[in-house]
Order: sequence, then structure tokens, then C-alpha cells
Amino acid sequence: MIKQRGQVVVDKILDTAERLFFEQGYNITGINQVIEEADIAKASLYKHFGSKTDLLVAYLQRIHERWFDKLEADVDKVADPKEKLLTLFDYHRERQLQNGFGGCRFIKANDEAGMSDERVLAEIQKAKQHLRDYISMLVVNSGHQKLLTDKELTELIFMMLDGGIVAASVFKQADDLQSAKSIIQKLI
Amino acid sequence: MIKQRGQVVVDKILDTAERLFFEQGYNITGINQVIEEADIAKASLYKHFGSKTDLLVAYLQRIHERWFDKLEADVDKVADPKEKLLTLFDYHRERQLQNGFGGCRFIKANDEAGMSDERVLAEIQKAKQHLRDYISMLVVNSGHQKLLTDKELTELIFMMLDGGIVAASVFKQADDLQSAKSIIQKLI
DNA sequence: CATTAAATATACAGATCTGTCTATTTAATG
DNA sequence: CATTAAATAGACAGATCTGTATATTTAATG
Repeated sequence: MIKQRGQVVVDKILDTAERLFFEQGYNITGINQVIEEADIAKASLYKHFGSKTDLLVAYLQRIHERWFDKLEADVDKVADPKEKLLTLFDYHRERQLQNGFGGCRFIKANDEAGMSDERVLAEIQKAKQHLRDYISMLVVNSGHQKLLTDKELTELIFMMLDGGIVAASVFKQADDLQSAKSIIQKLI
Repeated sequence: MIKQRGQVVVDKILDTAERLFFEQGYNITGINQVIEEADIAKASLYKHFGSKTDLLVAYLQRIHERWFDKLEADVDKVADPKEKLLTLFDYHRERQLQNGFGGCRFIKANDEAGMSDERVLAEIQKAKQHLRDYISMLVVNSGHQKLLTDKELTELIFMMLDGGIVAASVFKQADDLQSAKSIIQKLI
């Protein structure tokens, strides 16, 4: 599959937006900086994305897809169904170590623009709900000790992942995600 | 205690900043909007706060103090030491219901300005660590069943509170904080 | 080779941003 | 009442913001 001419430009825009929106934040990243660092023309950006908000929505869709594919790939490598649950924490932890404890991009986007645009909020909700459903499936298949119900364990893991990422982003270390993993290990 | 003339102005500035930084976010709230809605002069703002960042730091100190005082007051009303732990979730839940699921102001500030200014990050860390230490004290005195160690239970509650607030802010409902309370209830 | 669509460079509008400055008015105190 | 400090209104600088428009160049296709 050969890339179309437009696809190269779109990719350059999204690559740059992905980096800047995460490192700096959405609101303080200007369109002018995006086009300069992406090395494309402003008219090209507005041809492919009608507005800065549209770019944010496309950014969220893109990171949702890519982030989730990698998560599933990591979980698929593990055979033991309980270990699959623990892999969730490893994945989140490694991501935070890699990206310098920048936190969760969906939470960041929600804090910056979630209240102002319903399409943005919808994409964030979609991504978070997708993760919760995925956790639920893993929990049901995990054969855990039923100290908690399936629903409770799902909620617990879901909230500890977000709580652990927030702690990593605030304290600039990933110890909390490690603790979270140990705690879940005890409870399954 | 009679208020000094300057105190009135400072209070009006901080009241307005507190509202706008939370409702709109720090980055998209302009100084001009603050002075207009606070109904004070720009020179007054820059007399009391050297820069917009200084105002953010003062805002964080203020909400840390006030938020924590109310939390302690709520916990103090409860006699049972295990129930005190559960009150943490009630408090967080009620706050989210009151403020329209706006999430945590410290996490918001961290996402918007934590990476760019070390004083801001320090205030956020101070507030979060304060909460963690407080939870730890309550856990030690709770007489819980020791299914988890004191340290683990502290971490668990700490992360579930943040995770629950994030979920409330994303999904615009507080069910997750209710679930979190039920789960902790089972584990203590 | 001619046509067509995409991407480019660049200027521009109109608004907004933080922060500084001057000059004036207000209010508290000796 | 006179003095002094605080608060005010408002202009201003210099930069940046999103989004539009124009005119030119590039590259793919029939």
C-alpha cells in the first residue's frame, strides 16, 4: 500500500501534534508551532483539519487506537489469565517511564478541553470505556479468587490504573504503579 | 479582626482566579478576564502577585488549605475509625457532585502547568503528599483486618480516590467513587 | 504534454495575551 | 487638614493566537 500524497502531510501533522499536545499541552500549543515543526504549510493543515479542535479529535482517535493496540499486544504475550491482569500495570508503568511521567493523554485532554467541546469529551469517554470493557473481559476470564465480584475487581483495577498514572505524573516516579500491581496480585 | 484594604483586593482576585482556573483552566484564563470579573485594576493584581504564575501558586496554596480543612472537619465528625476511611470517599464524591464533575484542581494544574514551573509542581506534590500522609494516619488507627498491610491499604485508598475523581470527571457521574467506597468497605 | 489537484510561501485580519507605565482618585492615619 | 499609601483607569508594547486569502510551485494522471 503506497502512501497517498495527502497521507504524508496528514501523518506529519499528527506526529507533530501528538508530540506537542503531550509535551506542552493542547492549549498552549499553537497552530503556527505545529506547522513549523511539522514542516508543512498552514493551508495544508486547514485543508485536512477544519479547525484546531478537529485536530485534537483526530489526535485522540489516533492515540486511542495505537495505545490500545500495543496494550493488547503486550497482554496477548502472556498466557496466564491472572498474569494478564498484572500486565496492565506493567504496561502503564513502562509507558510512564518512557514518556517522562507525563501522565495520561486522555486525562490531560479532558482537563484542558473536555468541558469545552462535546466531541472531545466523547472521544475521551470512548477510550476510557474501551479500557474498562477490556479489563472486565480479562477479569471474567481470570479465575480470580472472588474476594471481590467481577464488577468490583474491574472497577478496582480501572481506578488504580488511572490513580497510579496520576501519582506517577505528580511525583515523577512509577513506584505507585508498582505498588498497585502488588496489591492487585494479593487480591486475585 | 478587621480586613486591611489590600486584603479585600487580594481576596477578590483569589476568589475570581479560583473560579476561573477551575471552570476554564489556567492557560485559557487571561489576566484581563481575572481583573475584569474581580472588578479590580490590573496594577493592583501585579502589585500583589508578581506574575500569572505567582497567582497560580497562591491559588494552589489556598485551595490546598481550604480543601483540607473541610476534609478533616468531615472526618472528625465520624467516630468509628473504619468509617473515617469511608468518609474520604463521601467527601470526594460530594465535592464532585457540587462542582459539576470538574475533577481535581491539583491534577488539572499539574496537567496544565506542572511541567513548566517547579514551584507549581512543588505545591501540587505538597497537597497530594499531605493527603497520603493523612490517609496513612487514618489507616494505622483504623484497626482494619490486615488483609493488606497498612502501607498497601494507604496506597490503595490514595489511588482509588484519584482514580475515582478522574472517572467522575470523564464520565460526568460519581458512581465510581461510590463503587470505590464499597470495595474499600469489603477490604477493611 | 496538458490538465488537475495538492502543497507551498506569505501576508493579513482581528483578537488576545502578559506585563509595564503614567496619571488620577480614594481612603486611612497622624 | 495634610500626608501617605493603595487602588484606580487606561494606554501601550510586543508578541502570539486562529483562521482566511492569494498566488505560486510541485507532482500525479490521462
